Amino acid sequence: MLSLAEENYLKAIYHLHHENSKAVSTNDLSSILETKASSVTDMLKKLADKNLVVYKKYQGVKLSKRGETTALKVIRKHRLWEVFLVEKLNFNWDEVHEIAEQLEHIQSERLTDELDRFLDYPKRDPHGDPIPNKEGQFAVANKTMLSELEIGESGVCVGVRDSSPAFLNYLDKQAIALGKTLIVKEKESFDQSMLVAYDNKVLRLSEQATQNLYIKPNS
Amino acid sequence: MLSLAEENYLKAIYHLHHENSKAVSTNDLSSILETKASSVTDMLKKLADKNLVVYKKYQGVKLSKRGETTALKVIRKHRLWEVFLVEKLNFNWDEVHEIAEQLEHIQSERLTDELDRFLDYPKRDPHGDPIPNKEGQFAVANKTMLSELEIGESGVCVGVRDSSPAFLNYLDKQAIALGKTLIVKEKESFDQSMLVAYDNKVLRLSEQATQNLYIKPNS
DNA sequence: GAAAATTATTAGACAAGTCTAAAAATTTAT
DNA sequence: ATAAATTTTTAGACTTGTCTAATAATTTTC
Repeated sequence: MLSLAEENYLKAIYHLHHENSKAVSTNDLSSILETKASSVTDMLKKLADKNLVVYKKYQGVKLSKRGETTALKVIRKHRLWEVFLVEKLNFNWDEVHEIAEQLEHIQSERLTDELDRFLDYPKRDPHGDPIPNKEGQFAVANKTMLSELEIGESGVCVGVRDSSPAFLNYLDKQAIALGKTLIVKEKESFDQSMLVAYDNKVLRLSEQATQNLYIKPNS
Repeated sequence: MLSLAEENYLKAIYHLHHENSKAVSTNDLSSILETKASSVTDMLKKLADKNLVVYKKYQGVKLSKRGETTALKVIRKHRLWEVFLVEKLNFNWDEVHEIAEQLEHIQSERLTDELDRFLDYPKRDPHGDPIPNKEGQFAVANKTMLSELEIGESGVCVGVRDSSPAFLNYLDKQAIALGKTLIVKEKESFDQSMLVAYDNKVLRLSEQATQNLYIKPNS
């Protein structure tokens, strides 16, 4: 059985690997996990001994098959609990991360599966991220960043890349939520900002914003 | 913020204190917590430094006001999660303890209170134990052990003293559940066993059993 | 392609929570 | 009321996960 720290390392390696799909560096891990690089090295050795990661000194690290399975189980739990918190306990999507960080470490396969059933087998968490099933499988969505759309193109909001409370709160204030259809009206080459129409509004979104909103393009 | 170990010590002290209402001994704690007596002494010093317990060497320990409040918060969470597991996630009353032992340490007052609301402010957990409210208050039930009833007396099953899976399972097999009315038909002075009627059955219960079933007597 | 800058690892230390073994205090028994 | 038994505490050590400081490897720059 893995410790809380071990699970967090596996999860962080998984996320970093799926962002830039190459071996994960010690420094990147240390900054995500808010520890010193030396602590990361220590832990990577331990995880390598347990065959959860493939690690070669100075070469970065990636998950083994076993490590990936484990990471996906933790991610599954995290996202299921987020759904629970939003759907059943009145939490807003910007309030659930911290609590899910704790709940994701509860050990009981039965609990996870019953929760999944209770929530009616949700496919995505409140931020639009896919929820792996019991076998670790999940559907990869057809999506692009809003910043990739051209003028005149439209699509449905399906997720966020940055799920910090700050960004989610900003979206709430603009009444941008998952499921909304956006149409690109203008793109400003000076600062890459965009004029976007939705509901009955037109709004300017900064590059910062457009690069953190996932859109399922309309064909 | 308290560590998991600290919370578990406070909870154990609380339970032991309310069983025999005198200062709790190092050995009793060590056997409940499955640690060595020396570890208990170490921890009691730490808890005393934090003003969570009143501890004098060789004299046993009891909770301070602050320690009791903290213990009650943990117990509140434990029992609310047990209700959740049974009412919403299809768990049986003999399957919830271990998982609740993990869930009780999740830190978020908002979570606890939303869970309480979601469950519609339950007053008792699946074993009949009272659930403290936000302020740590709970109703003490009017109850006796089944073994205390005389022949001809009856009452409603309202709780268990031993909530081990073994005992709960045994009760399930006999179809004894909370809410059932029992009538004492005979008491055997040889072994203190009892003949008890309920539903349309008559059943012999050992002293072991009658001393672990709480009954609310019919006046 | 060597010097400089960056990144990563090693060595040694520390806090939390536990342990074993030995010593001290308390309780029980005679 | 003293000896024996039990309970509790102390002393010192170990593990996990972290840290700082120093060293080593790799990458970047000129």
